[in-house]
Amino acid sequence: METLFRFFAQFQPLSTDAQEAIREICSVVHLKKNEELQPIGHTCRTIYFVKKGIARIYYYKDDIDITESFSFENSIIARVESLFTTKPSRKAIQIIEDTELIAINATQLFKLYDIHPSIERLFRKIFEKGYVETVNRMESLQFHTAEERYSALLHEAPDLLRRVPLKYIASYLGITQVSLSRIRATLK
Amino acid sequence: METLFRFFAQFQPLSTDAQEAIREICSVVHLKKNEELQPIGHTCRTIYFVKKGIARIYYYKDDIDITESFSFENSIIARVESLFTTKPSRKAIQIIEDTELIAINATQLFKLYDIHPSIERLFRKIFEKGYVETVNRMESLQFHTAEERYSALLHEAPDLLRRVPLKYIASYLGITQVSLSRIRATLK
DNA sequence: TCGATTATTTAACAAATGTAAAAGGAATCC
DNA sequence: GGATTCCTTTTACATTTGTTAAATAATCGA
Repeated sequence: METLFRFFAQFQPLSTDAQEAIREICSVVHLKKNEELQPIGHTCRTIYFVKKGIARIYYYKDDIDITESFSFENSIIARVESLFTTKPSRKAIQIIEDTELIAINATQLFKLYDIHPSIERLFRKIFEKGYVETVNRMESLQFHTAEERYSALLHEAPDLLRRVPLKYIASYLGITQVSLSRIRATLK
Repeated sequence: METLFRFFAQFQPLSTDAQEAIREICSVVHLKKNEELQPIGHTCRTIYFVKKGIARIYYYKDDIDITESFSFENSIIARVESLFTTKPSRKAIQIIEDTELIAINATQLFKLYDIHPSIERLFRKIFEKGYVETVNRMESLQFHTAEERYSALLHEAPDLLRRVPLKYIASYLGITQVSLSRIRATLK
């Protein structure tokens, strides 16, 4: 749990009271490779912190599995389009490596916002950062070539390439696996 | 200015005090078609509310003009990747139709967060909504075909098609203008 | 209103990516 | 350790999209 609070401290200092309040709505979850953390059709009411391992958000488009995002150690994972709208999500969360997560009950968390403004501020900043990352990712999808996107990934997140099967990475980059293989072949 | 507070009220009720505090850091801006609201290389420290007209955020990739997003009446426009990181933006804001904007000084706004938690909450919710919209847009760019993206736009925002030149819409959809013309021809 | 400029479409060809199927490798499970 | 399954690459061909240039169409300013 200390990892979580070290992560929080990067964004916003918290009083002991506030920390204690958060601790009470958290639980530790262990999951193994390929297990499903949250299913499709379920409304997201939990924010997860990945302490160890990797998870991904994915959905189906015409029966094809599309990876929307990956989350590694020391990051937050949540299906925000469901969390912030309270609508069921068309997306699921799946575990890619044996993973240890801390589950934060979002319903209770949002109630804590009224009691501890520092907690509201903390999560505001966490999601502002997520927003910025999404805007940058959108830019990359909107007008970089597939090869540029792959090269950027190789440069910015080599760990991802090592630990995540290529079949998931292809759809994350917005291309097919065959196309990704071709790009990898030309870059050798 | 009342339009702005009606817009805010959809997200979060504000006390008269809080409203007054916001009013003091706002100013009205009138701009004509093709004028530049904020230049490339400038750090975004202003959040704009579009009262009337249309603006767009754009940038250059290899000398080609790319539209990242449009903002219509009754919406917020800001280059969040700069606003939330205080880094200079590679993007600019340009006016597409004669426009009336309300400029909110973000530096002062963020100070108000300490005094009026309701204002922090208001903007938290506004940007949460923007975050969700960006996630949905990313999904559309990641795995819908260009034709699907155009059809969706035609259905969801016909006004955009009527009021915005196609050359801007093409890059917004992540394709060239020639490609957009072809798609339009096949859909006739 | 005319001429000039800007926006949009069309054409022809090149390049990138998708699809389907097969082959080769790697990992996994009794 | 061998069979099985899953992952990745390769091939061949179809389709989509990009590029460049030219032709139309629409808009704007004097």
